[in-house]
Amino acid sequence: MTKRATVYDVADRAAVSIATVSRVLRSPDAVRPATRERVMDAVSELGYVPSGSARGLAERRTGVLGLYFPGFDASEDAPPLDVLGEEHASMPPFTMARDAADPAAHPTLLFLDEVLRGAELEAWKQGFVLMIGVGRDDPSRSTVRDMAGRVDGLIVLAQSVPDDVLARLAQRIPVVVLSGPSRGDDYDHVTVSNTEAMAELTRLVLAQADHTRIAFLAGPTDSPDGAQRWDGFAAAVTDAGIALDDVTVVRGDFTRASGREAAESLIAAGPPSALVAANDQMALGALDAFRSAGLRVPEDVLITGFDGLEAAALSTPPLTTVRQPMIDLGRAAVQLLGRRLERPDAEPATVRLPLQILLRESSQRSG
Amino acid sequence: MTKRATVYDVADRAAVSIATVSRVLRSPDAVRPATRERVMDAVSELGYVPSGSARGLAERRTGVLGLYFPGFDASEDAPPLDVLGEEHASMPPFTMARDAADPAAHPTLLFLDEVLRGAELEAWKQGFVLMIGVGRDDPSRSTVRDMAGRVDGLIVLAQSVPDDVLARLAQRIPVVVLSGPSRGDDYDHVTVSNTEAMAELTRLVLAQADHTRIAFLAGPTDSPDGAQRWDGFAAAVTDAGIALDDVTVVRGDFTRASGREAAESLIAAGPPSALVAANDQMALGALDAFRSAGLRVPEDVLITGFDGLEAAALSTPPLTTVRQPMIDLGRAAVQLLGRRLERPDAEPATVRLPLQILLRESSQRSG
DNA sequence: ATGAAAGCGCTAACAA
DNA sequence: TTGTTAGCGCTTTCAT
Repeated sequence: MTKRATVYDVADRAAVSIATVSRVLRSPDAVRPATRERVMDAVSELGYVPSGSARGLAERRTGVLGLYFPGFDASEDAPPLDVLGEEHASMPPFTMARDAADPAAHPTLLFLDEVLRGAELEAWKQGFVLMIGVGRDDPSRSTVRDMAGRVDGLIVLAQSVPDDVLARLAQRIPVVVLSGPSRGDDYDHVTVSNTEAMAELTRLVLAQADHTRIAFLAGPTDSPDGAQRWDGFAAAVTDAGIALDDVTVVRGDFTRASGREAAESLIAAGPPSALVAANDQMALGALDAFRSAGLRVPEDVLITGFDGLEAAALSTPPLTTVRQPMIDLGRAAVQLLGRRLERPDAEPATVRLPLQILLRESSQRSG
Repeated sequence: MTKRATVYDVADRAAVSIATVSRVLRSPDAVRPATRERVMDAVSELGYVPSGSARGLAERRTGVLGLYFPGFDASEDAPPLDVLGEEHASMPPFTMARDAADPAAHPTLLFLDEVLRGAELEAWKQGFVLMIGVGRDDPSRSTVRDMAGRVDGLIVLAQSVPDDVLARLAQRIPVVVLSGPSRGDDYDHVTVSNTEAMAELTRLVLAQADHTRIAFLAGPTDSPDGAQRWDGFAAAVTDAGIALDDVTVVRGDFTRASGREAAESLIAAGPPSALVAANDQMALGALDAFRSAGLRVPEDVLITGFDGLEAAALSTPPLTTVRQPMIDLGRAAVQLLGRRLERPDAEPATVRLPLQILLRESSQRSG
């Protein structure tokens, strides 16, 4: 790794001006084939790679899009990993464990993995590369601000950035808000039809269950998704002529453990005939609890989830759920960004993606 | 989105020079509190965010690390998604499906999701942001070259970049190769002890199984991981005094379907007493095939996988496997990069991370 | 403690 | 077709 080669080095070597080098790289046809070849050779020989910073500065665009989401995993507290130290060298090549349990990742992370893939795919299709940032509250460093200075556009997951900060960033670059409801702002949005899908799912459950013993397993109060899902549930229940007071509502925090606990409290109070959960992880936890209590699903109680995690397909019985179009969420966000970059003053748009209700055994009394 | 504010705008507004603005942002203590405050106010009022390109150019470092891996999902062929068109607006809010099947993601993708999280975590700890790139063979565009121009260091998954290209990039920035064996190159490497762990796992299986009817389900020939796992298996078998000719070897391509097919061919030829697979997905496919054929696992045949996917914990019976330290792989790669950036001419290092053998029901005759 | 000025490596007019 | 040159927005000596 000698001195990094620049346009000047290449120009010297090819005996042309730096402008010609730049042309060869950006619009090859604008230069005579012979010259082009000389330049290309020089590029190869020097191992020249153009500086993204210099390009970005001159072009006033970076060719990078940013994806920013909250850090759910409390990763700030992750133990330091020292792979370079002495004691590391003496580690055994493997260890052994008899526990069958697998630490399930936070559901939102699984969700984000796929969103990320969709975003990357579409970014690539549009000629961008993707930068990712995870929100961690370190007042002294602002990752999102940092990112905003390096990208042409930013996708943020709802709730991951305080409103005032977001407003400031949006002053500099286009912002797309993912998966949160539009709150009268001017951003472009991508959302799903939580309410409608949950309403329909609830109707399907109501068609089978004993109406007087239906329960809802809600998510944390500050989740917009959770709120919309409750809305859909409530609407369907009301439509069916049931008073909301007659349904039992328990609350969890979207984790499997919280679902299990909530279900245990339900069981203690007399098990419901059907449990509609605000997400898959909690539904799976409830499934555990019901089985432990000797209740059969779906014979004794119906259960539904929401999200469409892989684990929901693998449970016993397989869990009825609603699948999020995660890949498409990522892709749509990038498309919105692309559009806005081209037409900066287009009307703010909200793209609403369809969900897919997956009917499986956990909600089908007949099978 | 008016004109983007620059240092000059801030300087004007605060009635200081641009140098002072820069100082306030980079070393606040070097400037008198009163001045500092004036500048900060101007920054807020203008919504100023420093340009990453300009910074990168002046500082000669970008503060960005790159993570580049191959695109397994044939995503080039993904259908165009048009969320902005007319017909999109008329889409229903949800659809319904009765199929319980869930399209399992490519195993390597799941693997990469976690590596990515580890890399991001460590990058954040070291004050970097992460840029990601996926390899897709488009001769006209070279994403990896592109990335190399924008980052301070690059992590590449083994085999995702041709040797000659990698060599050129490494001339410009430090490169860490992930999960591939070092082939006499000068890069820093992060790997796992595939061979040793597979050997140990095989020993455990041999201790229970009928030695004459053991089979190995290999991965694609061009996979270094697959090759190492075979080496470990072969070593253990040989150590046990068994001739390699006596073991049946079938080959798949790491997918579940290929595992199923391979197992079916085994069954047709007379089922083995134990099947050691080179990865989880194939092992799960084999599990399917054995069950369809009426063979019981582990009573009739033992099965083991490799990777530690969540699906392996959820199968029936749970699959014995070897868990990759995916998070730590990502973290270690970033640490190596950090070290190299600090001490450019340190000795090339290879970090070998321990694997974890997870003993579960599929390989335990006694239970 | 603050300012003036010289780059950093590129792109894109504009000239030739 | 090619070269000259003026920025792009920042950091960092070096003066003051």
